Amino acid sequence: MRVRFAPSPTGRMHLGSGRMALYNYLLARKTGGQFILRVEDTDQRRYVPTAEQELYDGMHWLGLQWDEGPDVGGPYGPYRQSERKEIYQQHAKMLIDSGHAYYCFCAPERLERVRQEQMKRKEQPHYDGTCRALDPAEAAARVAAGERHVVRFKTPKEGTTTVVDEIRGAITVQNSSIDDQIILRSDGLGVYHLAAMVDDHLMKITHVFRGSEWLPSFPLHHLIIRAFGWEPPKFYHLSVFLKPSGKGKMSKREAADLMKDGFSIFVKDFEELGYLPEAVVNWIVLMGWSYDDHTEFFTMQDLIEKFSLDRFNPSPAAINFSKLDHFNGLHIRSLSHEDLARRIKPFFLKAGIQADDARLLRIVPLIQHRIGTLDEAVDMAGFFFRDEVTPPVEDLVIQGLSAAQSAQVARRCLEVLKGLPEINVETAEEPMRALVEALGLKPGQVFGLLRSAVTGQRVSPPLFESMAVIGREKVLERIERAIRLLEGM
RNA sequence: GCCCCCAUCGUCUAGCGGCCCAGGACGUGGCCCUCUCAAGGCCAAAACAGGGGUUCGAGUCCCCUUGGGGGCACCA
Repeated sequence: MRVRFAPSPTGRMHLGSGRMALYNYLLARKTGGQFILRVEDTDQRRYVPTAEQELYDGMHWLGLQWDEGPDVGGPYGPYRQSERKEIYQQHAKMLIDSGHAYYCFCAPERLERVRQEQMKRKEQPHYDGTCRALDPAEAAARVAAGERHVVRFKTPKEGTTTVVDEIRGAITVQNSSIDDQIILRSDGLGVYHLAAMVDDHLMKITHVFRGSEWLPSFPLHHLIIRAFGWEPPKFYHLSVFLKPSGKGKMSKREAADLMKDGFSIFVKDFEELGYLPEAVVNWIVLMGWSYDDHTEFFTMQDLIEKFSLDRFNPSPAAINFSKLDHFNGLHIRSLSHEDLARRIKPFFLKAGIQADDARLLRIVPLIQHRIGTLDEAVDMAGFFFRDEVTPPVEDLVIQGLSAAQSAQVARRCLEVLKGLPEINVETAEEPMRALVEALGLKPGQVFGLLRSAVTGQRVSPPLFESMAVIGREKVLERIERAIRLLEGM
């Protein structure tokens, strides 16, 4: 089994591309086949220089390795369409010689005019067939004389064509509705209709995954393949992703708004937003594919084992970011402490916090169940690495008590803690709870004060576990400071 | 305008004629746990777009309507 992911480097790599690449990858790995990366860069005007690198980065980040491609080579190269110009020209010539295609000398301006008139008459715009009737020998002579030309595919004008999409079943269209499309441009480069069909055949592709936007031209592609006398690969047209509301595709403006909320539709953005590639993979694989009626958590290994071709859903899927958050939490919690420590470290560094590995490893168990994205680790646990913390004074005042009274409570706590040779859950929790009771207060009141004093935050990992990591000296120091703050009120 | 595709809870989906007064998940609400916040556990509300057929029987098959998506380039 040979599959291919064939993006055109015309912009940023979005989630839909990621899913497409993922399905190809899974199928190849599951069956022991090859996964080919082919760059469809035949349109030089739309080419974006940075796009190809972003593509590589995005796929690497998702964990998708390809077996053949522009950068790694392979037996069926070149894998960049701009380097296969001669191949398309040869194949266009083959179709002309067999009577399946013809030279066309029509000026684009005239064609545009014809299109306008057809639309005015409420017809489907199509080529009017001027050059289709040309004598082949005469046309060849004009080409030889250097006249500017393109090559068009000659579609049958009668009858019907039936193609099979493996997800949807048979689709039959009237041949009269299939236009004589240009398959070779005047600059000699093949257009998609020719180039992709030729490459898929030459590269021995057995299963094609592509977007459902290709469905309307699917019959044309079938005709082209048959004109060469080839057996077509199996086609799977994947539905598009809709915006979260479910109404329409994501626009540029909406994509920008998304970024403000900590989301994106571009694969490369998810890393710095604090998402795990495992979570993104788990999330997108389930948009249009399912395993059964209840299993949703998958690692890449699971997917390689369980991926199948008969469980695609043909309807468009709206992107659901809260589900991504859910999967991210699930995968964060399934990571080993070492692994999680390694992954959150860059976020501390980016926040200007030099997080040492030993301490990082100690705090990971305290935050693993409390963060939804990796960047949240900094907010949750940054205080562990700071020399001192400055809680807002009002956070130190116990609800229902005055500042002075709160300071008194803090003093009593300090006394108890000072009497301990070490502060951790085993040594401190019991005496502190006893103190709380003796004071006639609730645990939440006293522990809240201490939490603010020691961590500088209202929300933190559990108090005594946190104190243990911070260390006795620093804990006492921070409580003393809190008392001074309260007394200064 | 014409052509093609799609249609189950708000969202992702299971369902391939009787197992379905429709199952799972996210989200939402409630309860439990609890030093904060989470995580976890339990419970709840929430859908077969509408109308015709076919059939003993339809969410499942067919047709129409409606809604949504895509396409109609010397772009992919």
